[in-house]
Amino acid sequence: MLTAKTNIIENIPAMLQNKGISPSIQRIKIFEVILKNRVHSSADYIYRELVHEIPTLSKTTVYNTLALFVEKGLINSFSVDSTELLYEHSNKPHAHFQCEICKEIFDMDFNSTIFNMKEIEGNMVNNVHIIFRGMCKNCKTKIKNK
Amino acid sequence: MLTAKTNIIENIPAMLQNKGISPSIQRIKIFEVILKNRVHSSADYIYRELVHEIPTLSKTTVYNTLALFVEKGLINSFSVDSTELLYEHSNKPHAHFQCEICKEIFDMDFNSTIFNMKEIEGNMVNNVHIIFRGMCKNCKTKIKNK
DNA sequence: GTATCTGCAAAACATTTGCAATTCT
DNA sequence: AGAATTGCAAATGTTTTGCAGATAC
Repeated sequence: MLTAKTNIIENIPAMLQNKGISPSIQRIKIFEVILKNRVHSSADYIYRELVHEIPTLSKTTVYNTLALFVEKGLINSFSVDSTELLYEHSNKPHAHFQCEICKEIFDMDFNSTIFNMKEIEGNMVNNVHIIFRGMCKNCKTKIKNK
Repeated sequence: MLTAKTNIIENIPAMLQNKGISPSIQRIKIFEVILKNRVHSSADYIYRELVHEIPTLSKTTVYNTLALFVEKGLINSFSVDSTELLYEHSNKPHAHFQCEICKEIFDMDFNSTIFNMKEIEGNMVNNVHIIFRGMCKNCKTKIKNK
């Protein structure tokens, strides 16, 4: 029996084709990495994850593919105070927490009517990104136990 | 009679000292640029604004100063899907709108209880950043009139 | 005169671009 | 063969780093 997750991953070619993207090996694998790592998939991270499996993979392809995915609306790109763009599957509205100590970025299961806003001050809203920053519970515990 | 704005700008040395930053000419001028341009002050923008007035100014100093300001909590840095970090005076909670067409970033006069959150899923929140993305009213008008 | 601050030059790092090689149909 | 895709190498742009010179107290 298939779990929900493997099920999704086995359907990657179909998911790509649904968005008008022809499913090459590289594209399938890149999207798989993004699906497995809901947050903080950087181009470099994806490259490092895959280069062993696909030794000929180039970063250019990773960048090209990510740009294509964003253009087709398959994934979103965002950045949190950094030089590095991050990518994630554009499924649900975004809420992220970034720890100012360990720099880690966590997905927050957070709902708000803000995500439903379609207009603000006369501007048309396509998507909303909420970023919380502070100290994560892990770092809080570490500091307490010092 | 002083307006509120000139009043603030004349107090820059005091504002810096309040945060434990000694007010050199470069630091005063850099902060002045940030105060005048509430949004989208990039390191490069600040440099270009000041290099005529302070011909010896170097980008290193701009970067050093911005890092110092952020460290002391005088300003916040943020980035919106771009390589370039942006800086603004950390006065009020943030809400930005970025147009996907013209790439411009606008300050939104937007209030939400989310800005008051001090905790989320056990993590300590220091600040909250909300980014709306879509099509700004200017671009909407341009497209309509085509 | 010592600590702080500034700035040049070079390095580092993410991303983009031009173009050639490869793959798919 | 022709079109799409991949990938190397070089360029670009932002930010960081090492260190020397200037400035301030």
